[in-house]
Amino acid sequence: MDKIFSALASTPRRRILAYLSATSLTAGEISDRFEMSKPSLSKHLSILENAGLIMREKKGQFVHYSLKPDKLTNTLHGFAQSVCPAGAPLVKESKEIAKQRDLPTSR
Amino acid sequence: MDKIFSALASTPRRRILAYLSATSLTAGEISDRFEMSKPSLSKHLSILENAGLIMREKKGQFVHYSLKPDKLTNTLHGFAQSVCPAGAPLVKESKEIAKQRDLPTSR
DNA sequence: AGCCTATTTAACTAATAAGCTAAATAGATT
DNA sequence: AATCTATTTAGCTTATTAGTTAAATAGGCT
Repeated sequence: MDKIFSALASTPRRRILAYLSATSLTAGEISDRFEMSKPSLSKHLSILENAGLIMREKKGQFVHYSLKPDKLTNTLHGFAQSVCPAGAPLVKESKEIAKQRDLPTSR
Repeated sequence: MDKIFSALASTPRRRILAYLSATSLTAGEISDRFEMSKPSLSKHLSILENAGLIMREKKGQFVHYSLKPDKLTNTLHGFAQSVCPAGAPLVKESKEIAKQRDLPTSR
């Protein structure tokens, strides 16, 4: 979860995802669309891959990158649901009442 | 956008949002639920507030924090839509074809 | 083999982020 | 006024991140 949101917390990486949402591209084609050096782009790509948001497929000397679309939508939608469950009323709660609930703590 | 995803790229901050999804809480009540020092928690809260995900309301000596629920769901859903538009087919695309499209570059 | 293109890894620098303790601010209480 | 509680700000340390250039790896071409 941390890996996914960290991966998304970067404008160039979100732009990469946007490019890949239209089509799959090679590392070089992606790099062509940015000012950054190729090694920097490569690092961004590996962060996205490590987060499970994209996949790589080597074909000859080229590496083709493409989106793993379900991963992204499932994660975001699932998280939004878990934090803002539809119809959950927002109620004030005192410290005492909170103690009766079994929200996890880090202790 | 960067601010929102950066704010979400942190387990303690996502946990804070989860607590606040059930109810609004004071800074101290939130702090009680973590091992961290109060200053650290305070910083997390200000990052979340700065991202527009939560709001603070001072009442006497206490500061009450609560979720801005629309902000989170709208952002995540909107982003998921933009990157994975429903029904968009994933097609291979060569460099030449890509140039005809007007995807923005950083140049 | 030798070279050219595509991509990644290594090594480094500079900026950012997370945590801490100690001190400052602000409101409530005696 | 003095003090207590709640919360944030300041200043510091350490770890992580984004970018760089230079070198390594791997595949294709002559």
